[in-house]
Amino acid sequence: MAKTETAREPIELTGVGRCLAQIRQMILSGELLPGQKVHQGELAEQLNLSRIPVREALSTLQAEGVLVHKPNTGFTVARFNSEDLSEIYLMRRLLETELLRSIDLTKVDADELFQINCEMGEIPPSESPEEYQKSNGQFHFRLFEYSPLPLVRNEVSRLWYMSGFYRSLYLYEVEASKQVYVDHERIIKAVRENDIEELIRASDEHRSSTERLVIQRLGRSRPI
Amino acid sequence: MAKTETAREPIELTGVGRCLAQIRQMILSGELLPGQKVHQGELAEQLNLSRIPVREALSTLQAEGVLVHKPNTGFTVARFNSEDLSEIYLMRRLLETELLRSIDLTKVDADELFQINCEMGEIPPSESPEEYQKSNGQFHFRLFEYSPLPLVRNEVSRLWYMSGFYRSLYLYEVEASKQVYVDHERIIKAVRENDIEELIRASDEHRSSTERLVIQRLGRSRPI
DNA sequence: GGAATCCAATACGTATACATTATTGCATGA
DNA sequence: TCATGCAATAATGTATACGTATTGGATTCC
Repeated sequence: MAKTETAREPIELTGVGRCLAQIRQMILSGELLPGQKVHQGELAEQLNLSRIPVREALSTLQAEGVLVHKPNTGFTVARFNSEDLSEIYLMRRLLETELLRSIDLTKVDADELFQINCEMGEIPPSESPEEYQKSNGQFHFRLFEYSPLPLVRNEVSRLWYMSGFYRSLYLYEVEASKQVYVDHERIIKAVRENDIEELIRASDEHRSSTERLVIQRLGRSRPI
Repeated sequence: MAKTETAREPIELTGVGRCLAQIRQMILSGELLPGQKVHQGELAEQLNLSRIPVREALSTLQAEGVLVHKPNTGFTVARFNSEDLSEIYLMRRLLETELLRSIDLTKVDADELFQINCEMGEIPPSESPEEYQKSNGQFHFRLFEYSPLPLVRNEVSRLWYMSGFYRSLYLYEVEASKQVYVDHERIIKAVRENDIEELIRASDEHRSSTERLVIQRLGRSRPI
């Protein structure tokens, strides 16, 4: 196990951790498509690991709902139809609303959110989709971090990752990213004005419109 | 790998699967207490397996929130304080309400629910708590099975298991099990009368009272 | 006596190796 | 031509083995 350079952040220098991050990334980026089989041996080779840590990462991802496992046959990337996605968005609406309600808006650094949104606005979504996605996630979860409900936040995070690939589908719509930017501005404004109800409304509408886009796009694409 | 007797149900004859079920059971029964360390070697020996499938099962349970993992140190049973438990019950309320709302009550076999509740009533909770718990779970999930929202149901199921040990804490209160029986009867009645709103009210109050009991009991017990 | 240090024992993380189960391709027959 | 059966192949599931990090305790020093 090559250990390079100086002392680095002690977070996750275990093989399983790297593997987890890598596979998540591969799904996000479309390198592994829904329904596709995940070959343990290939992955192990790519990551310079044996199949043991790879399998542990795959087990984890299966428990998270990102992969599906069939004994003696292996793992495949989870495939969601529009009903599945609606369920995910339903759960997100319910849980995120609770998160938002639990936040003390006077404590929120709205300028930081503004900053993140600006940076996101600079990224061309169709050119560097994974950068864009990451920035978009940062925006929402930076806000959620102010909530004193860590378990709810974790679950929202899980739902977010679960549908990550599908969310990335609409990034190629030119209008979409502009709308996202505007939606975020409305959210920031609500935060600034301490208006919880408006914040929830804005978040709901933002989420609904992305849901619409995803499901629209899903219908137009080949059976994923 | 000893393969006994005739063809059995093809469900999960893999070692990891057995291991998963076993560890879940050990937590439910209190054989593994919250905060306690989970020794991979011991478990492997008990289950006649190597540490490989055991570790996969542990990874899965960590992803489910039942265990906590610290690199190079191992797995411990997750410990929840009353705030954590409140979060779990909050999520259950939100998600279970959606499940109930999505059910076509005219399709529900209320007699079967009645049957399950009767059987549960026969089980002495303080003598065979795991039997009682299983039956109790059956009652609720048999109802949830009528919902067309499988992902939501899965998540509710996860939350159910996550707090399984803590839920078992109140089973030793003599009055509690009687109250559970009565609550279930009210739920069945609402199903029979196709009264969704009353069903939701009854479920909410049932859940709230178990939450109260759990948290009460948590306060009285040694720091678990 | 208490704190810091060093060492051995223990347990963890992962590589290698093997047994078992799917799967693929091809040959055979209807 | 298409279906069927079988053999070779590949991939999965798990046992064994090994290097390494952590931990508990004895020893030393203050």
